[in-house]
Amino acid sequence: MDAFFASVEQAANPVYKGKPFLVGSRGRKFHTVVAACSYEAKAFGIHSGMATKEALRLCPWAEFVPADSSKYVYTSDRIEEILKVYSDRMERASIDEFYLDLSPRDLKTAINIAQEIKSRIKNTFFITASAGIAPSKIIAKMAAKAGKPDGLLVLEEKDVLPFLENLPIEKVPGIGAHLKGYLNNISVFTCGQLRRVDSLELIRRFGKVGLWMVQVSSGQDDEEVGYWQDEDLPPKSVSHSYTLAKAIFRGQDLEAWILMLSEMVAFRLRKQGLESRVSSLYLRGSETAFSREKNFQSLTADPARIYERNLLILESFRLKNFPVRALGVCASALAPAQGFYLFPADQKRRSLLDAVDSINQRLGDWSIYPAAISRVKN
DNA sequence: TCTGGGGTCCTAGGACCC
DNA sequence: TCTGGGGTCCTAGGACCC
Repeated sequence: MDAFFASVEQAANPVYKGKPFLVGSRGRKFHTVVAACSYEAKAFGIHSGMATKEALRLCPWAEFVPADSSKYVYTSDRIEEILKVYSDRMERASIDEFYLDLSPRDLKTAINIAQEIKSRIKNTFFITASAGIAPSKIIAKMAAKAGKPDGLLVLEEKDVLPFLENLPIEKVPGIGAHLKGYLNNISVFTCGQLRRVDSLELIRRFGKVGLWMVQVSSGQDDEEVGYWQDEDLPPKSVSHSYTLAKAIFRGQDLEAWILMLSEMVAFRLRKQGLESRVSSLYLRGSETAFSREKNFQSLTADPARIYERNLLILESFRLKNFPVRALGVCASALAPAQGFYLFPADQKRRSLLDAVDSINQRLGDWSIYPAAISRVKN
C-alpha cells in the first residue's frame, strides 16, 4: 500500500485529501516521529521516521493526525482476505505488504491479477497499492517500491540485471545505514558496482550477510513465499519501552517505570495466552545504551514476577550517575500458558490476575492497576 | 528540543558437559 | 595440570525492518 496510514486516514476523512498530511505515533504529539505522510507532504522533504517536530518545521501548515492502529489493522486484514483468493502461497510481510506466489501461471495472467487486486483495493478502501512482478521475492519488493505510487512494475528474468545496475544499494531491503556506510567507503553506490566487488572479501567481512549481498546484487534470491494457512505464528518476544521527558537517575522513580512496563508486557502476554522464561531490561543514557537479559527457567505472565525479575537485572547494572533517558522491558523465550498450577497459591494468584483482566476489559485498560504506578502514570 | 516503539535474526565468547 | 574434539546453553550487542 502507498503511504498506508496516511492514505487510510485520508480515506476516512476526505478533508485531508490533496494536502500535506502526516500521521504521527500516538501520545505526546511533538515527541514522536512521522509514521506515514501523504505524497503532498513528501514534496516538502518529509518522510516517515523523521521527528514530527522537524516535519512541521519543513511544512508548518501540514495537517497532523495521531495514529489509530485499529483502522490500519482492520484495513490490512480485509486486504489480506482479498489476496488469499488468488493463491494459497500468500505471505503477510508487514501491515501493508504481502507476497503472492503466482508461479504456475504465465506472466499475462499475473499482470491481470495484479491489476484486479489494485482496483479492488482502490474501489473498496479508496487507497492505492503498488505491485511488483518479478522472478523472486526481493526483486518483486524492490519493483513494487520503484513503481510507487499506484504503480505496477513488471521485471522479467532478463530485466533484473539492468534494473539493478544503477539502483542505489540502500534501496535493497536489508542494506541499512551501516552496510551502506561500509560500501560507500569502498566506492560502491549501486547494485551494479556491488555485483563487481570481490565477493570473497564481502563474505570474509560480513559472513552470511556478505554472501546474501553477493547473491542479491546479481538478482539471486531463492526465498520461498510462505503459505497463508500457517501464518499466525506466535510472537517470539513481547516488549514495551518508553522515552522519558527528561533523564532520571537511580532512586528517582526508576522502579515505578519498570513496574509500569512490566505490567504492560505481562498484560499482553496473558492476552495472548503466553508465558515467558527470559526477561530483559534495556536502558539508554545520553550517549550509551545497553541491555541485559536473564533466563529464569520458569515460565510466568505474572506482572509482579516479571517486575521482580527486571529488578534483579537492574541490580546487576552499576548505575551510579547514569542518566536514564529511555528504558525498555522485554519478555522472550515464550511458550503457551499451561493453565494449571501445582501450588494453590499460584492458582489463587492466577485468579486474581484474571479478575484484574476482566475488570480492565469491561471498564477499559488501566481502570485498575498497582498503586505504585500512579507515581509515573500521567 | 534535538531522533519513538515494536519486532526479528545473527554473531561471538564463555561456561559447562561428555 | 596438561592435552583434543564435539556439542549445548547463556548472554551481550549489533544490524535491520516497518
